[in-house]
Amino acid sequence: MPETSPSVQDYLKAIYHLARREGRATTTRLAAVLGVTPASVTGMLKRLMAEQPPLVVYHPRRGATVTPAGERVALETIRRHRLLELFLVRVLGYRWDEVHEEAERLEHVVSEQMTNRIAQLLGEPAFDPHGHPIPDRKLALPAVQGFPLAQAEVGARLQVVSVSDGDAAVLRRLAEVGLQPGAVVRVAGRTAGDHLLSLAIRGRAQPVVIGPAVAAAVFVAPAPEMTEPA
Amino acid sequence: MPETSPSVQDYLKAIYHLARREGRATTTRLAAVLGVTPASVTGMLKRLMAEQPPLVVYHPRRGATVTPAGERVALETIRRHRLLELFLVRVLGYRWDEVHEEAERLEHVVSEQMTNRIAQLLGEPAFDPHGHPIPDRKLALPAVQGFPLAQAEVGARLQVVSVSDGDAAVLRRLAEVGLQPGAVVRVAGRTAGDHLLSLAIRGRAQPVVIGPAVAAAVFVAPAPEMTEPA
DNA sequence: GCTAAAATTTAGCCTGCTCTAAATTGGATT
DNA sequence: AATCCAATTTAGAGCAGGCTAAATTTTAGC
Ligand SMILES: [Mn+2]
Ligand SMILES: [Mn+2]
Ligand SMILES: [Mn+2]
Ligand SMILES: [Mn+2]
Repeated sequence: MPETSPSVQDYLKAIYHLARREGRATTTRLAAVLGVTPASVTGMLKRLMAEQPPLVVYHPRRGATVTPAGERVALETIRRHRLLELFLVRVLGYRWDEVHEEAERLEHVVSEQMTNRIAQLLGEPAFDPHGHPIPDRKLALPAVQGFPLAQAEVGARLQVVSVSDGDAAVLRRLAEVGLQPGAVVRVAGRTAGDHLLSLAIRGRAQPVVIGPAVAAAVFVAPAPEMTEPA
Repeated sequence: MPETSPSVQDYLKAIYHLARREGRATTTRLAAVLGVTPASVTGMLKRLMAEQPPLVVYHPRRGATVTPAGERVALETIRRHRLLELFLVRVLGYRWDEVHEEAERLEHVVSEQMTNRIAQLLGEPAFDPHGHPIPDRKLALPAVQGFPLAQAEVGARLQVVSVSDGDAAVLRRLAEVGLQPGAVVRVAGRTAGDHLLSLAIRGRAQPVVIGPAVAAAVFVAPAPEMTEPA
């Protein structure tokens, strides 16, 4: 197992996520996600490919994917990140829009011992505050279902599976309207020109209107059958 | 306030501690404490002196001390370190010999927000698990009294103030014999050649013999008057 | 006071990771 | 098929922080 720096861990996480969502991680997409220049990405991809064992498969000009060794590093880092986020919310009283940044730094320095103690304290949780699955000690990750709310049909009854955690302002807006993982919503309507969605959210008296940026940050699945009343 | 890297923070902590204990921080002592070569120390001292504002006062060949700006960085880092150590013990169930290493990494990445939330959760504590004072939010640090147990007179009744946290094996030995901060001991005797100390520790039936490495790691002050029985 | 040892600095180098500016290339458009 | 463009790579550089080897200065012993 090669030692990995914070930079390498962040690159591998980004390659893993992009490859999963878009098939492969291209230079430009990686540069955008990581906040570096494309030239820097090219250099790093060469180094990750040259690592022993290689951490990525890189075909110049056609992007990269992680190798099994690279995936392992990515999943270990994702596990630390998501456990830390939940820990910050549950133990230190953070709001869910504050945890991502902090976890982004801590994920590179907490030991395996600390990671497992946090997991134990939290009861070996399966999901982080945003609804993302937490790899278990063996790095097994539950399959993620769900599609963007932005693509939902009008009239559909849906349950929120997870929300993107990158934009704090979006998260605050989601908390405001009650769009947390588990929330049940019906798509009441959609406007043509500006892609606004009108939603009926269970437990809320008034319908809510959200814009496309917010709608793209919410991932949903068909709502399960009516849950029994309390 | 200049941005400071983990390296710079560790250098400033070391300079602060050495200057406090030994008057000034010399190149060789710093190199030993930080685990780098003397040449590396010289280079860093030059950079710290050139910082705007300067973080150290450095007279080539006669060592360095921190400036007010450097002391501030050192104390902020020490505050984070000691709060983290106590947090790891209290919240995550670490033993006191396990926390130093973990804190040494975490101290460079926890935000001010996280630091203050930890302090609040712990009740704004004044001492870490080893008895070292924790700078408060204004970075005020209680004066430390106490001298090494190794220098105690035979017959003296003493109270443990703090213990060095650098050597995990020494800490485990101290826990074994009950030499924690607050413990009250009487120096029962001392051997001439090998500097062993025989101690009567209040609450322990049998006297204990400790070697010089352990005796040097324990800091004591004259015991207060007899405490009333429970 | 002279000299040997110890401490310290200098010189030169290296790795990791980033950048800007200048090629290059693959694919789309006409 | 020629051309253009967007994506990508290459070339060259810089900074932080470390190292080794060689010089230099201080200190200490005599
Ligand atoms: Mn996150
Ligand atoms: Mn990160
Ligand atoms: Mn410590
Ligand atoms: Mn440190």
